[in-house]
Amino acid sequence: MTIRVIIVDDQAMVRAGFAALLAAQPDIDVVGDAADGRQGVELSRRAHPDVVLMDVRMPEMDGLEAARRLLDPPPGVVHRPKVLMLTTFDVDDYVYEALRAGASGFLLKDAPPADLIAAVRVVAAGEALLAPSVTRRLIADFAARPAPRRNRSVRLNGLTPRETEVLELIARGLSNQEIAARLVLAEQTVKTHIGRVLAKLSLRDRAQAVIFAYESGLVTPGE
Amino acid sequence: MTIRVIIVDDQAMVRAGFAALLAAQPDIDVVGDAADGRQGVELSRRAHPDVVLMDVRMPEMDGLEAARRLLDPPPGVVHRPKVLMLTTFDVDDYVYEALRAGASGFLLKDAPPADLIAAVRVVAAGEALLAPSVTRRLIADFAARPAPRRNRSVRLNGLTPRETEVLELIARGLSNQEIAARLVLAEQTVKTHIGRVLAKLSLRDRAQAVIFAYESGLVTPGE
DNA sequence: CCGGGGGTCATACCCCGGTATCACCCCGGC
DNA sequence: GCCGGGGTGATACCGGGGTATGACCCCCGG
Repeated sequence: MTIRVIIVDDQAMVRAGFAALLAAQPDIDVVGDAADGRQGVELSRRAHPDVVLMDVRMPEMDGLEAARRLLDPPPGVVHRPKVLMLTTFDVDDYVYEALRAGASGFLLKDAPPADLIAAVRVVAAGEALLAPSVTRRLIADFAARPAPRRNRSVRLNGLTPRETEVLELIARGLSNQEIAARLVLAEQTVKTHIGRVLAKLSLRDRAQAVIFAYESGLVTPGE
Repeated sequence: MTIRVIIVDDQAMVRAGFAALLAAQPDIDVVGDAADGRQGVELSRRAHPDVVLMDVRMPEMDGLEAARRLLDPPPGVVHRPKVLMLTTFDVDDYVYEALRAGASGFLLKDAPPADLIAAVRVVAAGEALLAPSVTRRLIADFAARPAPRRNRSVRLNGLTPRETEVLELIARGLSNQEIAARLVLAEQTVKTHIGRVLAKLSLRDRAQAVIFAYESGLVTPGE
């Protein structure tokens, strides 16, 4: 089964070069190319490639926006290609945006041709691949990050399921009445639960409870 | 300038195989090998290699602990090699620990020999490299993460400096009295500020204010 | 010069939130 | 059977938090 690829780059030379390189592989078909993001997205919709090679900087619509549209398609569009981002030289902040958008890889154009070919195969297989410098940055960034909140703060274990539930609703900003309604309880019962939560966690009021919920990872910013 | 490498793995066959493979490269010298983590660390201290190939699972001291010791050496030890982790097959949670410890790469042993050699060179050059499946997971993990909240939520701009200051103290869990004391104000003034904050942000009470502070990135979990 | 926004504070009021105490039910384990 | 923990709830109290209104000061820009 051959890998269907399209190339999106504003430089004709680059398109021609990559196309020649990839088309020479028995397992790779270049099924089209486009000169900017908008055309790229459109082409992808028609040609339904397995992999889209996407330059970052382009006129009309840049590679990031195009990638986002391909990877988070509007309702009705079922096709969802893998996206391999390419950049000419500098490893800038685009990387993060691209990865967040769901790109499967990020390569520098000055990488050896063999790497590009290998990358296409890797990406088509559902795996991911990054340029070494990008990998380094990503790892550094990852390591710097606090540690993925395996926290579930020890103290949180002291709470009963119900109490945890109430705590979470507090952390969502609900009033006692609202919590009572949500859980089908008397307001007083909610108060009782809250009282116990505050006592167990040595908190003064619901505001501190909200803080605790965030700090412990019970709830997380941005959903 | 040749790359000095040591190999740490409990299987003699693996050590021999990798050593032969790498030693055949003109730019790579295998300057030693060890059968467990403890010996590996000791050897590294003596042989000061550029790159340490480290198996994850080993008796005595596993690769993760050994990597941590190499990458975060006790005072007095200046040498700090790059560490390239290897695992036999499964991509388990060790990956994250290894990366957090500061490893420069993570490869599967079933990777093509050429990849291993390339990886050693990449790592020696100060870059990083991961097995595609690891890369995929890392990206997925990265993308899942809230997004570095450079938000400073637009609405937050509507707040005056003083109001923002008060909001932050609320988000730290202080009471009105405490805030007044901290800012050398009358409690009533604090109330006034809070009232305006709540109004401007359409919040009901300080609990919701805390939520807003976290969601907007004004304050962040884990300091 | 004057208007207005930011910052400060007082008085007054109300109610939600938090505390205390007690009580009932259900269930699982000793 | 009894005990204890989890869950539920009522009554009662009070104090902090939030609201409303009005006032004064400072400073800056039109």
